[in-house]
Amino acid sequence: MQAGGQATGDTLAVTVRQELARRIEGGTWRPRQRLPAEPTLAASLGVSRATLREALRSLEEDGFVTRVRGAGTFVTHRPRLKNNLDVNFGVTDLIRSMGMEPGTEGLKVYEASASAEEARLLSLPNAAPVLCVERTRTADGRPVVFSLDLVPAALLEGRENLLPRLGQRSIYELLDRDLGITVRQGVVTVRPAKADRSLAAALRVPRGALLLYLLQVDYDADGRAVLLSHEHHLGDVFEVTVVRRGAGTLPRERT
Amino acid sequence: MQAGGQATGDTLAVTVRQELARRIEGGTWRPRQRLPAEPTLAASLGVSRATLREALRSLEEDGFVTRVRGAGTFVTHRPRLKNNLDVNFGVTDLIRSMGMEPGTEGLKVYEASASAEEARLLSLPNAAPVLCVERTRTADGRPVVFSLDLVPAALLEGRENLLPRLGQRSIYELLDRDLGITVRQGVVTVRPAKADRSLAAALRVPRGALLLYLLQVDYDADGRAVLLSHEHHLGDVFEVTVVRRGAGTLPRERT
DNA sequence: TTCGCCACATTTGTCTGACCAATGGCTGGT
DNA sequence: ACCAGCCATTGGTCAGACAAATGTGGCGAA
Repeated sequence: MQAGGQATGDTLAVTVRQELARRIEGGTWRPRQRLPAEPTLAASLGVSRATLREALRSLEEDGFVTRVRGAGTFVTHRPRLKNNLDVNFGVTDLIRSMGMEPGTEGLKVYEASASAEEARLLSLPNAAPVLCVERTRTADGRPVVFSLDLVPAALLEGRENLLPRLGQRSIYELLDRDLGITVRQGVVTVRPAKADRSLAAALRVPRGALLLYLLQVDYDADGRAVLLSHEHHLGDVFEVTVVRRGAGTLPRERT
Repeated sequence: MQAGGQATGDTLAVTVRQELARRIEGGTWRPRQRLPAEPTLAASLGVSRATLREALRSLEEDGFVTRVRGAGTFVTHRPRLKNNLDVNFGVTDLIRSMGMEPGTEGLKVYEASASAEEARLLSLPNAAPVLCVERTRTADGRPVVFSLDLVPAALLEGRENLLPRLGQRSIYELLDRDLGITVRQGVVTVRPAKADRSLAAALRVPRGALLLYLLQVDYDADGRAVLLSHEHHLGDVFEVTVVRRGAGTLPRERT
């Protein structure tokens, strides 16, 4: 997310955060090193100390720095993460972040009724109509993920002209740009799975191959479930990593 | 983490954050509802607006609230998460958070040499000595996780008397309380796996049963790798969920 | 010399009060 | 009924000050 432009539209504190993150990741400040004192740093960035502190707080929560009262702010060692669920939204981003070229195979778009479980997860009435996007995602031409995405049909009410574009770009992009729906958070459940006949064919692996099954529900800013995805990942191609920051029993640490 | 006491040792802003989170999760403020204005809320909590804002920033980053300039701060719908890697550190917490009673079976503690891969992940020289803790974790008496934890032997230099306690309590607790090492972040890699003979025996499942394999490396505040865990989870008992907050392409959202 | 204690400068945490900018409802006119 | 513009409300930023925790250096006692 903080890749690229610290351009417009954001608050000043966010801009400062991005600048600081850039310096840390770029090696301007190295792990274990102390940052300049807050008043100094604020002045050099041309912002007030309050704004700087807001940025620092954010960085601390994401594990970039550790702050110790009376001592200073120190750069934390942060393991490099290629495919972090925290920052990579959607399969497209995931593939791209691994330095591979995302593609699509065997696209099918159709309308169907949500299963009982799906309706429950999407907070829809039973057998509610949903739009289904079924496709095999490829990385550099090789199949890596088979996904089935469900969008409540009600969301596209009167915008049926968007249907053919469903498979083209990222669904997140379509929701955002064409429907004004921004996905703010999602919950993904991870399970092991085996390739059945159709999965084996789609992913070109032997039947019974080990897969990672991700069941994911995305919510917009109002908390409405807007997207449900069944994803079957090739186990030996993708690894899923998450950072768990926190929070030992003793809040103290030494330098 | 914010379960229980907002007791001592923490900063005031953290305490305020916990109090607000408690009110949101407890239903005092419901989703889509607007919180009192910052000056009002700050006064009612007996803190300055700056401190309150620090707490709000933190809550916003964790997806509890959304703040819109000129409009107000709104409670976000937050899906219920039972076992969230973000907040549950360690298998013990994980089991407890599901409302089950954690236990241990077949504990083995021994010293060994790290494999090449393990040494690399722990940033140790090849074949460096490590302490291994091997055990089957149970929930309400039923085996659910088989774990193998590796701690660099150098960390326990001169504290060999702690060895017998390794299997007793949580390793995180032991590192924290007895060695002054607080785990600040960890990285976990998730993969599908099948039960081989020994895993099948330990977890009392048929050979070939589907498992979730979690390879996890934990780091202390200085970024030193202090713990490596191989964990095999029973696929149909545990689900792993993570929240991905973010960050649509368009930073604006409507109310 | 060595150890321990204390004063002090440094740094983050918190407070106060003020102004700026975006939002959304209200009002008045068409 | 509809629309445009005013305006109170609210979050974002700023400035300056004090409190509390930390680490260091010096001083004195053993």
